[in-house]
Amino acid sequence: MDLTARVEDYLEAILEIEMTGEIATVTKIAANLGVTKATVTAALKRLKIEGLLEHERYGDVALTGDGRGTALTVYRRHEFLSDFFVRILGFSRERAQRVSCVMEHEIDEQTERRLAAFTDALAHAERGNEEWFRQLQETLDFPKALPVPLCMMPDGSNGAVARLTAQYELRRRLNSAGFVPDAMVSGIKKQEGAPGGLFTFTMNEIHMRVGITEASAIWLYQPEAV
Amino acid sequence: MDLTARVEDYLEAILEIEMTGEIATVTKIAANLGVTKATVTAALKRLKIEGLLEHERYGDVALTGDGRGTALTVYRRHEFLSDFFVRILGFSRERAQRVSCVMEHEIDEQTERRLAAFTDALAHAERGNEEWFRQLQETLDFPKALPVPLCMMPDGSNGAVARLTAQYELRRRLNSAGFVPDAMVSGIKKQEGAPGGLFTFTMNEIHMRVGITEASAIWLYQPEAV
DNA sequence: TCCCCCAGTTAGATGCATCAAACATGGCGG
DNA sequence: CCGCCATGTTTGATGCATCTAACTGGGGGA
Repeated sequence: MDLTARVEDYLEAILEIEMTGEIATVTKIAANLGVTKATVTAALKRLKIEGLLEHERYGDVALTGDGRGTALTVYRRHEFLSDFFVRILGFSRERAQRVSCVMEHEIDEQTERRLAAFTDALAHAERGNEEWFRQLQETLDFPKALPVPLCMMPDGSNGAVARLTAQYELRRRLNSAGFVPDAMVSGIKKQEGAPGGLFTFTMNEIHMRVGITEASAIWLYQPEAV
Repeated sequence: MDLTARVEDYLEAILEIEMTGEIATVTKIAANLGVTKATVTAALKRLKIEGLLEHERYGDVALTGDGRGTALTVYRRHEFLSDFFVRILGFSRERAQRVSCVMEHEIDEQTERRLAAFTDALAHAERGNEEWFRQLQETLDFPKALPVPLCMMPDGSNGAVARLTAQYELRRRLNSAGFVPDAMVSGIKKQEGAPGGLFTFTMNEIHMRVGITEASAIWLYQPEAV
């Protein structure tokens, strides 16, 4: 089972056609995926070799058991991801579609289960916290600016801590050093002296110096341009 | 600005090398991306034509302003997505890496901002709800089974409602019809009669009949095999 | 009945991304 | 000052996915 992403897309498209009760044809598949009929014919040849569908020259297309199983898995992941992106993260339908289309081929069963557990937990939390969820949705309508890693801030600049892309020890260390959301960092300067450089700045009136590891995990919002 | 995903990967890899304070070379890029040096040379040619980097035969590689800007955007999305998947959704590092690598090329600025707003909101909610978050993490360690859409359940089978992949009117309609998590559905049967078929079953001792639209939005857990 | 048109196929080509293998450069050690 | 070898490049090939253009098959309307 080592199919290309594209092959999985064809399976999924065929399953979706079959689910409407119709019989899959080259033309429908082509329309579904936005490619020419010639391309579909070529793809069907590959799929047939893999034993995922039945197809004779000028004949109909039908998934085999194997093909149907694989198609369902891909379809399930697609639907689920798309639902997650739209309902939980507030993506546009179109974007959710695009993202799901590529992600559906990259997640495994374990990952899908985790995602399911997460949404279920959120749905559960929603009951009794409607107010918080309403606020969350509002937040999603006025999204934040985009941060830059400390190591890429211009010399002498200031910023507010946006987030830390770090885990475990490093995260704890940075947190207890005062790198929490909205903390102000000022007078950032890069010096030579270590591989990747040393970054000096002031936070909470304390002069600090960190290496590239820390400086690339600390993301700052640049001050508003006035 | 209509780069292939792969081209963006090369930019990102070069930026990561530059961030360590080193100068990007063909060998380092190749190692970073797991391809041969020949492949890198070919890619650099394309990138140079696009004006994203400077590179003379046998010379060093250096991003241009444009290239650096694009690279930072891709890098930021990658780091952020990866962090989101690991910290919020509990993915393995490896998986998060894989997923971020494909997703980073598909999200736009608006989407990235929403994601940022969501994590910030969650982080905010975490203070004062440590217990709930601890439970969430626990849930993620024992993930659920995987559901199947009602329209694909075997004839005569039973199941428990897992989730609805629907929004707005349809979602509300299904909810008020009793399709909420854990509701039991039994004696599912497919009949001809409409495009896509009609699906009959019993829920809460009431006999129901739905079309393909509803039946593909209702996902059921199949009963445990004993 | 027959032939027209639509559905499907084939042929031939392109572009991207990749590889292995052969070749070119040039800086450093001796 | 010269040659070695790591670094980088070229060449020629493969595989996937795609296209256009030309071709083929076959069922339904005139």
